[in-house]
Amino acid sequence: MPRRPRASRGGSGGEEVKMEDFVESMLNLGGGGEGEESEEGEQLPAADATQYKSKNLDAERRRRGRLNTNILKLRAVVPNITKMSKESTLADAIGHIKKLQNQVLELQSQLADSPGEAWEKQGSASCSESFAPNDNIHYQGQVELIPLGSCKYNLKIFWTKRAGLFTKVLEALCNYNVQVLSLNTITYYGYAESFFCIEPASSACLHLQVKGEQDVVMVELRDLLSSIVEVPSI
Amino acid sequence: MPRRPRASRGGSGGEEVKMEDFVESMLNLGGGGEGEESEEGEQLPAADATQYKSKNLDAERRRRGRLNTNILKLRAVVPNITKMSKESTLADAIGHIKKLQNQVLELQSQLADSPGEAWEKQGSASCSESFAPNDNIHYQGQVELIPLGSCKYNLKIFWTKRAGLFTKVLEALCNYNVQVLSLNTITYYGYAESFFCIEPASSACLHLQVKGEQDVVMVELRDLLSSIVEVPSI
DNA sequence: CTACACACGTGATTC
DNA sequence: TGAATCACGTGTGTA
Repeated sequence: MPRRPRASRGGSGGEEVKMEDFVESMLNLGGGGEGEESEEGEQLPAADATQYKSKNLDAERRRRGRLNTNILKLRAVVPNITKMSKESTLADAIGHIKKLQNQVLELQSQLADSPGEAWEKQGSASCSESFAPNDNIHYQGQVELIPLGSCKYNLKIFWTKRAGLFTKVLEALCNYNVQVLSLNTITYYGYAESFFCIEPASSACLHLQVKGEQDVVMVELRDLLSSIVEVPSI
Repeated sequence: MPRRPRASRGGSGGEEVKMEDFVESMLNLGGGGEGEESEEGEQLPAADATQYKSKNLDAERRRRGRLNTNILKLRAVVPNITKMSKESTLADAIGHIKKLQNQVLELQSQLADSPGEAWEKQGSASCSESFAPNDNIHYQGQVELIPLGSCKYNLKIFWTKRAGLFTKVLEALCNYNVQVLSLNTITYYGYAESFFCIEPASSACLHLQVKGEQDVVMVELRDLLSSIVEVPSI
């Protein structure tokens, strides 16, 4: 059975007979059959001999279909398509992604330029200030989250160094779609203290109509970080 | 990891017999020939049939190489790669493009929403422009990667601070499955210097039989980081 | 007619 | 094992 093409390409068509043609041509040169339309089938019962399906024939067909669908969808989201070809589609997508990233960076720098100096002062200030431990310090995993005005937070984490722990913190931040604006870390024997200046990503802000919702998300993030860095009780 | 050697003339060997196997299998199932080693060749004289190179063999090879290169480059510019596969690479690229476009729209609306602040942005933008003295910018993005014995590396990055840049570095490290053992960062006006001590994850080591492969991966990571932190021309 | 781009089926490899 | 991915060589259509 000629598997119907996934999404019949506009214009090409006739993909479903290619397979038979291919097999037929191979059979022609193999069995010595020269009648190219005479598939009466001394060896073509059209039931099992012609359709020896390799184990992953339809799987491969589906895989190709998915790939082509994805290329098609990729071509749909990229505005400037120079040539109607897979290779140039990918190239255009790469260029478009780079352009978009530069645009985002430029817009972010334009938008967060004056707060940039703010967090810079904040960061250095909190750094020097936290160097002086005040009175009662519990030297277990500690997380502090301090709002910094508009949409930024100061995140301070004190932990005992363990393998993979910092990675888990980074993954948690990545999962919550927060941008790390700055990070100062001091590591010394067995302990580490990190000062993040973080900002929830704009994509996350899209989902939150109410600004107050942002806070509960950050509280949730803080609790998650606390559970990550807290000393396991064995 | 699965970097196939491009011109596998001597390594694999057995590329040139695939054709015969393929034809043979077709003949077997087609002509009913069951002797799989009977290439007596009523039309396969085995002298030119084995070396019958299709006219567009190397052209197709080059095309596939370009396509794979483009997919690789696409995978390089997309931060969140879920699976190391072509299909998911394309899917992630699509998602990333959509996210970037939404982000651009959001940032543009934010920028256009507050005209009063836009004035400030404009002023501070020019301020930051003069803030960065571009007379002797030799202090652009620099990445050093120093092996530390067994399986650790010292990674030193010097950069000019830009919004979201540190996040991209973290994402790159995350994508390469390296553990961050320690991180010390110094930030000062407009510049930052970070000292990572990183270690490739064990899961990545499993895929690499040869230890020498690890180095090329790290060199690749270093180049990626260089391209991330380097000052964009223009 | 040459060159290029595609789809196809298959073997190999990986998990 | 079996499912999934990939590279490969080839036939075919189009510019």
